[in-house]
This record gives sequence, C-alpha cells and structure tokens, in this order.
Amino acid sequence: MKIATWNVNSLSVRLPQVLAWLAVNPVDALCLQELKLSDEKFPAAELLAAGYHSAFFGQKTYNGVALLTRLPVTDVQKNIPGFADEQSRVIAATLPCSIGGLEQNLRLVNGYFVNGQAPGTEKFEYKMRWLVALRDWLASELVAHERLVLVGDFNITFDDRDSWDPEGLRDTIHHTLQEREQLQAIFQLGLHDAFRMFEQAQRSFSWWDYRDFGFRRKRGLRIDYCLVSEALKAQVAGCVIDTEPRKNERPSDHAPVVVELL
DNA sequence: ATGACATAGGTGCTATGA
Repeated sequence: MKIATWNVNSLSVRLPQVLAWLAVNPVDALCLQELKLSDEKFPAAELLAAGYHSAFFGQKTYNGVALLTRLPVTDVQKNIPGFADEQSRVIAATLPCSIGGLEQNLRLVNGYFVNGQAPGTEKFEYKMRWLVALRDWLASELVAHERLVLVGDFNITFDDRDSWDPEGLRDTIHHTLQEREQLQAIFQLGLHDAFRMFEQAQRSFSWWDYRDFGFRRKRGLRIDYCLVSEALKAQVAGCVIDTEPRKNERPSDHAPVVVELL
C-alpha cells in the first residue's frame, strides 16, 4: 500500500496536475495541504470520477487539507481536539487496508504545520503552541491506534541534511533549535521518519523557492515528511520524493513524498 | 535588500508563504 503527501499550493490551480499525477501514481491515499479553497469549492466530483473519495477541511484563501483515498475513510477528525484554531491545518481518519498480510485499519493524520514566519514573532509563538498541542494529541492517538501514519508539510528541517544552506540559514525559520526540539518530541512518541530509513541522495529536498531558480540550482528544504508508528516500522518498504511534478508548467513549490508499506 | 515568485481576493494592491 502506498500513501503520499503533497502541498499543492492551491488545489484550484493544481487539480489537473493532481489528476495527472494520480493517473501515473495510483496511490491508496494522497494527503493534500494548502488547498486554498473553501469546502463548497472542493472538486470532489472530479476526484471521485478519477477513483478517489475525498475527506476535506478547507478554508478560504489560506491553509486547507484533504485526504484522497481509494476506499472511503471513517472517523474523520478536523484540527486538533481541544486546541481552538481558526486555521484548517489537520485532517485525520481511519483507513481500511491490508498490511503484513492482515486486514487491519490504520490511522492517517495529515497536517499542514504552521509556517511561523520568523523567531520572535506572534506567528512563531503560534507555531510552538500548535506543535505542543499536536504532540499531546498524537500521544493519545497512538494509544488508540497502534498503526498510525503522520504525513504532511511540517515546515521544519529535522537536521542539517534537510537544508541546502544549513550554516547560512542557521536559526532562521524552519531551522531553529526550538522547532527541531518540537519535531524531535514528536518523533519520541514513537514515530519514525520513513525517508531516513533508507539511503538517500545528498541534497534530497521536497520544497524549492520559486525565486532565483531554486529547483534548478538544488536550493531547497526537506520539510514534507512521512512518519510511521513503531507497529508499522517493519512494514515500510520505501520512501521517495517525486521531483517530476516540480518540472511541470506552473508547478507547486512542493514535491510529493510517497511511502510504501508492505 | 522588508527584494526576487506565486497565490487569493479583487481590480491596486496587500497578506502570506518558506
């Protein structure tokens, strides 16, 4: 079974690219971030015609997340319970699947983590509060769901390998010790970075700035992740960043990341 | 360099992203 995550930076603009990508990469689940549209504008009919059910949590102009799945999901959760948030950043659901030869559901959590702008700003403080709330909620989710996959746009580089210029960008947004400590706290719940379970090329990134030919110059960040719980770790068969869509006309600035579970 | 490029909303420009 394959699960993918992709920050599409406007689903309205990127729908044709999403449909084209799914036609070539018929994953079991595609988790989207930055829909940038309200729920009434979500293209559920077009996706269903392409063979995908949708669970979505939109917002006008900003944010917005969705789960596109071959099979319908259950127990959909929108945002973090108990954490008042005007922004649509999390959607989670239970997905029927067959892993390790057993018919066992898994819990799929899709997050569009807060950007945070810069250390010292109100948005950075919001990012820290949001990360603490997410970690606390994930701890309880992991008690309820042994098999859990957390994917999304994390907006944090885990370590220096995840940045094209770790020295020059030290202590700037996506690179601060505070952000990395919060991400480590999430990993310490028993979640494993599927990408780093395998040998990967140097300068493997999932986002590149539109400006200054960032993609062509390999100046990017790895900020999009697929994490699996302890019970799923032995089932992870691979994890790749698909840079092909970044070569499209009018691309998203993010690339899809795909994890395979056997 | 509070820049660059892209998107939404709206129609000139601001807010936001990473």
